[in-house]
Amino acid sequence: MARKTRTTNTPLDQTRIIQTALQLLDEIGLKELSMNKIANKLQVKTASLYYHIQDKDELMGLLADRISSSMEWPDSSLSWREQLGLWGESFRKVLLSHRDTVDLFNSSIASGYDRLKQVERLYALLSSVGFPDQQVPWVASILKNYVLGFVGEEVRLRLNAEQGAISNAELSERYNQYYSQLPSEEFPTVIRLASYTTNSDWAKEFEFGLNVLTEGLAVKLQ
Amino acid sequence: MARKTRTTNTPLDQTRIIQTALQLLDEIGLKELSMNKIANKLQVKTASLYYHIQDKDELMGLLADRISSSMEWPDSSLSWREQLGLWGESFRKVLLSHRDTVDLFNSSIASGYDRLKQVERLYALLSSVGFPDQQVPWVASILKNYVLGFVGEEVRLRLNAEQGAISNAELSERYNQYYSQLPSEEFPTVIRLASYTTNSDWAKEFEFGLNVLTEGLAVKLQ
DNA sequence: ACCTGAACACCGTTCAAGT
DNA sequence: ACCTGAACACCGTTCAAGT
Repeated sequence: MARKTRTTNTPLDQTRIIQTALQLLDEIGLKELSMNKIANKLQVKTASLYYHIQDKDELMGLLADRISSSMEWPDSSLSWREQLGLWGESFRKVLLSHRDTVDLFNSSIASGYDRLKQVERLYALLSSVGFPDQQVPWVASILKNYVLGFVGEEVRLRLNAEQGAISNAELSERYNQYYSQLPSEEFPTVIRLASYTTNSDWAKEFEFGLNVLTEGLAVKLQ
Repeated sequence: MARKTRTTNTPLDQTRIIQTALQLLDEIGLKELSMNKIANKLQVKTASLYYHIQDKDELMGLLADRISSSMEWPDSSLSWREQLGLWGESFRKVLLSHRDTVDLFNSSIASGYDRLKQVERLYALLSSVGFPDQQVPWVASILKNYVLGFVGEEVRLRLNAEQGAISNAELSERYNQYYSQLPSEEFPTVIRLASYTTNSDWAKEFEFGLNVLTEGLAVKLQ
């Protein structure tokens, strides 16, 4: 048997597990990310992970926390509209910095220190702007969900676009799937707008939506 | 061996599989829903399912489609604000009618006939209201994501509430988890608003958010 | 204190074979 | 045409045992 050339093993710990898991996440995606594969990459038996971590759920939470720790925050001297705009861009950027982050954020419930810190900052911002206490969590939730939802869809559609178009051609196939011979008059608007659903300027669309929210919030603030 | 009392097996087909899967979903939740368990409930071997269905992903898509088929649509004679309000309530109601629907909708990409039909109707509504073609898919996406995000959080928090409170007591534990001795001054706003993050009137909060969106959209329509 | 061997109870999917 | 037996390549998790 060949002796394994193993450069003196650094001892395992949470940080190293998280690091490796994050790297692997970007290589293979969330669906393929398994405890076995993480252990393998660390040149360690799977069971070893469980000495440093409770279970996969906890690890996912730590991953999400680690990712959200790199959020950048807008200068509080700016206007609240500008701050919200920059916050949104920053959050979106963080979510796009790794693969499948939206699913990761949605799956892990327990928020660690870093995610709580994000909440704290957003709450503080909204509170200082003048939203009544009861509405602050509501508004924060709206904003967070907007970004998560948007980026989730952005990533999905970008992937589809790479794999070669969901547009008109495939669209007409899709409803024949269920009802053998559907009149195309069933989906006039979808068909008419098909060209707009595919490629687009994501940054611009993101800004549009965030602006809708901001305008709506401004009304509430009056 | 006891003879199994099996009331003359109805032949398997997609509809029956979907029906059973949906039932099982409500009993055990999406995470526990497996091909094996579905087959079991149908008194059939797991492999049999694959004669009627391509894979689990397809089944999840069919499930989501089936669920969204029970959407009710507002009368088109109403004002657009009223229509959007009713649409939102209807969508939320549909999502709350089964367990883990938000995860289900987020996981299944391919939309079948019924989900496409929902898109068509929403597009048509927005288009008739006066949104320019390019913005119609954007606005539809914002609205859809709002409802999905809201209900997702609603379900998560309701579950936490049942299992006994995430409030102040446990909160202070949570950041000690990462930094051994955190001054509670790190999260003043979160702590101050803790009572508002827990229990609340969900319907009212939902309406609030939808109203923010509507107001923002009204600005865009001018 | 830290890691492993071995086992447990599962997954989703395929495919030749039976009826 | 419809279903199954048997196998494949995986999962996450536990726990007594080794060092």
